[in-house]
Amino acid sequence: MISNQLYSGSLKTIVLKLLEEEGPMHGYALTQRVEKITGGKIKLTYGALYPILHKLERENAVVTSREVCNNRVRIYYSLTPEGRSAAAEKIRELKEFIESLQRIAEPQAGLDYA
Amino acid sequence: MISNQLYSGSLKTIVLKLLEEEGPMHGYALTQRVEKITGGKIKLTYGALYPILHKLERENAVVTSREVCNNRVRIYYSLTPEGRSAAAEKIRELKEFIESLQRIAEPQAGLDYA
DNA sequence: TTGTTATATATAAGAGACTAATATATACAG
DNA sequence: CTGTATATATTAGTCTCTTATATATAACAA
Repeated sequence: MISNQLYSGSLKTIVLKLLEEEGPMHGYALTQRVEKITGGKIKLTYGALYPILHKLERENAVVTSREVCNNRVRIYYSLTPEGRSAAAEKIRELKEFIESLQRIAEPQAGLDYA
Repeated sequence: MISNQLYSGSLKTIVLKLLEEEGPMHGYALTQRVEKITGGKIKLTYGALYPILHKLERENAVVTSREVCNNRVRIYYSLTPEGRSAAAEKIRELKEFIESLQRIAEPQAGLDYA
């Protein structure tokens, strides 16, 4: 629904926010969660997700744990303390970003920042 | 201030919105306007801007006109009717995007989209 | 008159992130 | 026994932007 170009840069932040908000999650659940929260407007594909998760792992922002559920292996990703800091910073940035976009999208009459 | 990765995909939309909102503008003015509106949080650099403007021109979304002001040449970019349609669509998309980001950034208690 | 800042446009190499396609495998319903 | 949902993962290629660079005028200060 929303052009992927517009949201692609925010996917890493979205992943961090979900892990911070909802605790340890596995990849498939992350994609489903984004789908539900945004009503399908933002799609977190596996090709985007796994490189993000693997990079977060290399950066020590998340750790993984394998769990078997219904005979299927699930890999849960959990934030580390460093990951929690990174998430907080990214979320702060995200909120600033939203504010900036709102200023551009819905300029107030008489407020021209001149 | 905001990581460029986060906003880079929205620069084209921002350019279209400014041209739609403020009429014909030249490149330098576009960069200054973004700087002022966002308080310096989003930077529209020339390396990003000119490829965007040239692409919009190839797509017949904008036309250019050269004008001399203070002995300096300025190249003004104006939306064509096609450009106006494209701008409207991109702005609609931008608003949806903002809404989606807000849902992620500030989830309402009790509202889990399950 | 020399240096600096602001104004003004533009390109190019390279980096980085993502998309689309593909591969694999289990569970369960009809 | 076929299709759908669940579940993880990689890769080639694309696209956009960043960083660096080039050019040139105007205004102002020292």
